[in-house]
Amino acid sequence: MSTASKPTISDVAAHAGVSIATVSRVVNGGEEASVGVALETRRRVREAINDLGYVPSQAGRTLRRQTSNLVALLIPDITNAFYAAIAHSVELALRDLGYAMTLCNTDEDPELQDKYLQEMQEHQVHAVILLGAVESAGLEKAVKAGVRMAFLNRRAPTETRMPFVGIDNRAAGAAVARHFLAHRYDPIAVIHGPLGSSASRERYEGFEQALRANGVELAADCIEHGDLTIDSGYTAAERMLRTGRRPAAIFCGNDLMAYGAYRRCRDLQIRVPDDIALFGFDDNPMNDWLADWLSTVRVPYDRFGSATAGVIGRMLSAADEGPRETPEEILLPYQLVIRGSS
Amino acid sequence: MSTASKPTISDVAAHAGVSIATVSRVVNGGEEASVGVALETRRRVREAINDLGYVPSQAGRTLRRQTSNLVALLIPDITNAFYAAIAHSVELALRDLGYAMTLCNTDEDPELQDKYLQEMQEHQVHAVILLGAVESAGLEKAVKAGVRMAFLNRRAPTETRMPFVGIDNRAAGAAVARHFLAHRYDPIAVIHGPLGSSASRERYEGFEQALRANGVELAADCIEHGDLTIDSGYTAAERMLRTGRRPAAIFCGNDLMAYGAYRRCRDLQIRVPDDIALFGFDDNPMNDWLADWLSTVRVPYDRFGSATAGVIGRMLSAADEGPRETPEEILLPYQLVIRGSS
DNA sequence: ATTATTGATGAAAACGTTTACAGAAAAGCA
DNA sequence: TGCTTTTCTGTAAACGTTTTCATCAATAAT
Repeated sequence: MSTASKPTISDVAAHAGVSIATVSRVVNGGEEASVGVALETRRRVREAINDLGYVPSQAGRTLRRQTSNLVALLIPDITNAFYAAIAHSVELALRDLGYAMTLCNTDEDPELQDKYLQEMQEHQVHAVILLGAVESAGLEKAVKAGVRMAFLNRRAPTETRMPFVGIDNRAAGAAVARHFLAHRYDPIAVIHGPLGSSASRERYEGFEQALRANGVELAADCIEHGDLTIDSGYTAAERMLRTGRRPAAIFCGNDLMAYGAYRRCRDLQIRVPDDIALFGFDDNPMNDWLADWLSTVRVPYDRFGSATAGVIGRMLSAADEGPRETPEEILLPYQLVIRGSS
Repeated sequence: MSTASKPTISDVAAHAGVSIATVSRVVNGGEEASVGVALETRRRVREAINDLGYVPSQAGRTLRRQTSNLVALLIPDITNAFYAAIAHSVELALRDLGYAMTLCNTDEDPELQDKYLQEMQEHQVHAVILLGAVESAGLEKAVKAGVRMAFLNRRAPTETRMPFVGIDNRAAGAAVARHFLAHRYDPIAVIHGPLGSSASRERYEGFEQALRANGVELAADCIEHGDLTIDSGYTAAERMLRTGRRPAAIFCGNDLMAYGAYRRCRDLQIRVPDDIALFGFDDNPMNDWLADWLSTVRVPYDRFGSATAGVIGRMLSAADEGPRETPEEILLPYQLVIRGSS
């Protein structure tokens, strides 16, 4: 049984008594669109396709078309629900555009990012979307090779003229600072992310500058940093709380680090948010259910998809109209979410 | 600048003064393996590849080889950290085997699952891994078409002779029941997942039967069900807690539904775990940080990767040795994690 | 010195599509 | 009727690989 190997377009053509060109036209013509193939012929071809269980080969198609229907999404940490939510949103939007998404986890590792970048080039992906890109040699190479790219959440770490979708992190950081000042928290502390990442840096700078503008200076022992993981939030909080002075509020570079800090506080019998206020960033979708003590900056993860689809779509036409003077930038609205301030 | 279109293997061949066959051999031969190309030639080819920035085309390769280096992972809900963790583990293992993973979110939707199944067939993926498969027509079709598949966490909903990797859900459910009995919780309640999914069904049946074996019967108003989302856990708990009788312990079909139930309890000023014990399933990686009140069954998500790599690898050789009488089954160890019972 | 044996290389044939071009039939028009 | 226009279909040429087979040189064996 089933000695027959995969049927190809020629098998279908033979079975339907037409040429392969006609089959191709039927397959590629929209559902009922009149692509210029007679109704009766189309019916016959459709029948043959069904009879044989024909599945067109993307390899053949890609080879001929010189571009695939794949779009790559590089993501730093798939287990971070915030990133996962963005990935989900992007997948939906791409699907509407007729693309299939392949998702690659870079673990914030430049080497791995480069490996994936190369691999996706090999697959002639239609575009590479970098959610939280990290600086790497391969980035420049890909730009030179003409790979379409888009940067989400974090700006391109190097000069690329590629579009960006995200929020105004600097302004958001400043907004958090103003919130802290309004509540007269003192002392104020911060656990920031890696300053090499534009998002983390801008958040921190916006926060710090807004404080300074209001005459508040961050004490040296009130500045810690982590690498955006829960663990690093825990250890950063550990270092910070080891000293005598206990901060009244900590601004964490993302929600995950705030989770870690939270855990450390509980271990020390410090109540959140009564004894200490924690502020995160991203608004992980979990928060409403599990972290009603965490105030945070809500980044509208479900709006990344359509925004990204937009820039990807525009990159096609952009090629004709010559290079833009400045890369496209879509800034999504953010929002302060204040929780637990009963 | 950069008028040159992508260099192909022939460009490299010309540049290095060899034939394309030789280039292919160099590209495919391992790093230092002696594939039968002279050292000096190899050096020249490598140089040419570098000079030109040559990137081999997977389309060409796939077309010729009749199989790609892609493995598809179908996942029901990427924002569920437990599934995400498994996906991560699988990606790592596949990478070691030299495959690239493409991740597709099925949203538990049979239609979408079928769409992806078809699409992945078009890409001639090396295998399709179904994490939490749902019953659908396309599944049978894919089996007939000779697609290699593996089922993770949930058993194949229909007869496919394809391998399974997961835990003994029935035994785990029974273990939870015994735990409840030991604590003399009364009354005992359950919020189970969709009984169409083998995992949910087996968990529930194991639980229920173990209770019955010990002379405990679940009351009708102590049985609710959800669809494994947080929301459904919330509403299920709402229905259950509306009645006068408050259960002493609820066994939830997965951690997410337990989160929802938790939220409902808090809304009603019911303390967890003091007033009511919640038991989940999966042990979402978040739990240690954010849910120290949740006891659960730990499924070793980080062991799915290598186990899956194993079955995938074995499917290659399996073809030769004729069909197995019974599909391979790998049962991973599970573990009861008891939290908050200070 | 001749013959086997080994090792490196090249020529050429697939693999399954899409699409430009051309030809044929049908339809419109005078 | 003859002419032009439209609509449909087929032929054939890429697209970039891998791999079999043959060739040829160099080395080993007699």
